[in-house]
Amino acid sequence: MAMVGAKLRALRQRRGLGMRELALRSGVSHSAISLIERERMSPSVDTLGAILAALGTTFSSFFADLESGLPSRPFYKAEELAEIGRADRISYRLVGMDYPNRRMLMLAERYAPGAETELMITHNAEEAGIVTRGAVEVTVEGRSQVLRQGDAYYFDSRLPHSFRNVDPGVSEIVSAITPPTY
Amino acid sequence: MAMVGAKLRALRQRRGLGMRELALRSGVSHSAISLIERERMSPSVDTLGAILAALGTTFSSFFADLESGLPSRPFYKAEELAEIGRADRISYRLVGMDYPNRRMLMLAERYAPGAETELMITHNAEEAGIVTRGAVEVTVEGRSQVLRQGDAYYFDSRLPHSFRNVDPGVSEIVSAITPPTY
DNA sequence: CCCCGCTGTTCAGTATTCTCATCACCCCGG
DNA sequence: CCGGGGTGATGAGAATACTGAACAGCGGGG
Repeated sequence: MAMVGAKLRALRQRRGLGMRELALRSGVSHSAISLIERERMSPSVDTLGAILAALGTTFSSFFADLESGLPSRPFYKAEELAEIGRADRISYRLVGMDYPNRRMLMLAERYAPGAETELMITHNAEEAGIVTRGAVEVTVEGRSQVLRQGDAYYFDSRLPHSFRNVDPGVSEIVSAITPPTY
Repeated sequence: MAMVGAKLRALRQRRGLGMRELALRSGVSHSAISLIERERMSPSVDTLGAILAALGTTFSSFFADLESGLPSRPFYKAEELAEIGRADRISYRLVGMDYPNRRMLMLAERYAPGAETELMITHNAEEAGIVTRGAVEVTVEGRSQVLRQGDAYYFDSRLPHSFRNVDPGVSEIVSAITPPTY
C-alpha cells in the first residue's frame, strides 16, 4: 500500500478544502476520498488522477515528492541485484532497486553467447556503458563498432540502437541510463 | 483514462519479458496486465506500483516520462484559470492547468478583507510572489512585514509562514511555488 | 436549549478491478 | 501431420474500489 493517503490529506488541507468540496471538483465521492486518505483503499490511477487535477498537481510531481526520501542503504551485494531482464539470454541486474528517488538505471548486463537485442528506438534518454568482459558489437544509427574490455559508449537513446554479443563466451557491460524509464 | 497502458507495454517489451513472466515477478496476474496494457482497466496505485517495481522503475520517473509532452497551449484567459482554493475567503487560481509537465505552481491569489492563512509548515519547496493590490502581512519564521503593491517575497517553504490581508479591501498576489506539490 | 452548517466516518449496495482457468494463435521439432 | 512451449486474449467468479445515504461530532447564533 503506497503511502499516498497522508500526502493527499496534507495537500487537500493546505488548499483549505473539505472532502465534499474536493469530491465536487474531482468527481470522486467524498467517502472514497476519506478511505483513500486513511489508506484503507488503494485508488485506481484514474481516480487518483482526477483528485490530483482538482488539487492542481500532476502525477509526476506528486510522486516525485512522495519518493523524495533518502535511500535505505548505499551498498548492494552482487547477488542481491534485482533481475529486470530475462536472465536466460540477456540479463539486466539493477543497482539501487530500493533507492526511492533514483534518477538513473545502473545495470550489470550479461549477454549469453550469440545474444543480441532488438533494434530499439526508444525515448528521450541518454545511456552510457563500459564493456567489462568479452566483446559486444554496438550499433547506433547504423554505425557499428565492436567494443572490448574497457571500451565504452555514450549516446542519445532516441537514436536507433542495438547490442550483439560477438564473443564466443559471455560478455558483460556495466551501463547507466537516465532517466530510469529505459 | 490515463494512458499508462501503452507506456507499460513498451517498457515490458523493452525488457524482453512476456506477460506471464512479469506477472510472476510483480505478483499481478497476467490477465490483469493484459487488460491494463490495452487500457480496458485502470489499475490501482498498489497494482501499478508492483508492476513498476518489477520493471525497475519508480512512480515519479514513470509519470515524468508519461507527462513529458508539450503543453497544449501557451495562453490562458483570466476567467479560465482553475480555482484550486476555496474562492470565498482566499482564492488560488492556477495558470497552466493543462500543461502536462509543469514544474511550478503559478497562482493568482486573491484575499478577501480580513482573510488569512493557517500557519503553514510545508515541505521542500521554494515560493516567491509580488503583491499586486492591497496590503498583505507576510510572516516567515516569526518575522512579519506588510507588503504593498510592487513589494515581494521569496523564501524556503519549509520555514513556517503565513499570509494575512491587512487592507480594508481585497488584496492580490501573483506567486509561484516550485515544485508544484505546494 | 435547539438548529444550522460544517467537519469526517461508516455502512450497504453497485461497479470495477483482479484472479485463475481456458482459449486461440504461432512457431519449431519430430 | 501432430505435439510442446511460447505468445496474448477472454470469461466466470472472487475481491476490492467506489457511490450515496446515513451517522456522529464540533462550534456558532438565535
